[in-house]
Amino acid sequence: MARTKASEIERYSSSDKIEKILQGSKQEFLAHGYAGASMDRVALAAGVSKATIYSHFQDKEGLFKGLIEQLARKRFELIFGAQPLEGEPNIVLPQLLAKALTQMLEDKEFQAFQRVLIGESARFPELAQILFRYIAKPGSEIISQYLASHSELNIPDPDAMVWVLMGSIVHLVIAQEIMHGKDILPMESDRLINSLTYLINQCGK
Amino acid sequence: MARTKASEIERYSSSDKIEKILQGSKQEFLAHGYAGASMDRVALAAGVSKATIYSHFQDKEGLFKGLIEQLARKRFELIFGAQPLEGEPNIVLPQLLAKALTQMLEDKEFQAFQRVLIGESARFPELAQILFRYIAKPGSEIISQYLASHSELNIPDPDAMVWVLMGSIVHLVIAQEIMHGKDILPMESDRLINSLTYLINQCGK
DNA sequence: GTCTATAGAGGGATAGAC
DNA sequence: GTCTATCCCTCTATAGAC
Repeated sequence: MARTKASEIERYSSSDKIEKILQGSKQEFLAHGYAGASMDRVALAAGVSKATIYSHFQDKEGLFKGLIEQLARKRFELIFGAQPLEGEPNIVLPQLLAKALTQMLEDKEFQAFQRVLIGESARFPELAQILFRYIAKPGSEIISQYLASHSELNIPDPDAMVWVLMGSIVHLVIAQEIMHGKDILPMESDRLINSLTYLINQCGK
Repeated sequence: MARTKASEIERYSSSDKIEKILQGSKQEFLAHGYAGASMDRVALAAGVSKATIYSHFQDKEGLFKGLIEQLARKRFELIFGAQPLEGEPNIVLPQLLAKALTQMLEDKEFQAFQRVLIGESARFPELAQILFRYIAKPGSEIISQYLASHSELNIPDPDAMVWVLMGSIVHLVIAQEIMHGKDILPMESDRLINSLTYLINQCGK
């Protein structure tokens, strides 16, 4: 099957054409979504012919899945690049939240990735689930265990608290940047981080 | 202009064809997004000919905008149907959060609406902003003023706290239902509501 | 392996009859 | 106002030359 072959070739990087195609398809799919993307424009952006694309990927759907999987893998590696969670909660947690939020607010490619993943989650549920399997779940487990291991924080339900923290900052990115809500209902990230930090501190009192 | 005419006719409901077209377009656009929607299928679902659609709406884009505006107006009325926020915070706030979350978790049409709004927020930023202008902003102001007026709650930044509350429950809906994350990283709504309630209570101590 | 050229289907939009 | 029939374009995907 073409998709399988493409994945293997790409993993061992025996062809640069595959990488050019994925780069071109990234531009196209992240800008226009799945249905709005054109294979002609992918070929143009990648600098190859359409037939070359179809020799490496089964069809438009296979290319889209290949791209999303590659992008998810890259994000996964970014998470792993983070240092393990250690130290004083009063310092570590605000820093972690602020860093995660700032990075998401600045990273336009991540925002486009998130937009497409949500927008196509009816057509491709399994692709949306990749985000949870490889990024949200590992990340939330690390934070949850950190919260649970620091009993002085006195957090009754660490797993649920992670959803509060994660939800607050992810939703801010979706609302302010992805949906362009900052012009209508603005909120500074510092104020959100400060409030979350304050809430955590209040638990230990 | 056809779109203006359509809006006026629809507002004074002088034609039932318009309503049928909007109904048909709702099925189509909410299921497939803007680019994935077909005007042929809209006509089929609405039970009218394609030419009739184009006699009431300028083009595909005008129909899409008309639909989104109508849906936003309906949601706006749902918000206004809610009783004003009064009473004991320990009772009112958990009830409000639980009711809002439950309604969003059960309302598949709202989830599809939200999915399309996010998915098309690059192509139609002004449509995504409707959600904040007519739903999120009025709602958040009511809650923020309620939090601020109850000084015994001792909340340092009510506006930011609203983002925590709103973000936590909206993100849960996006993650669990819209993106189908509940199979990978489940979270019961009760636990989230309980944690949010607990956090608010801790502020007053 | 990669290209050009094209097939074949379906898209949005409209002309003209009624 | 609404329909049928159709235009023209872009789309995905492939055949065949090199």
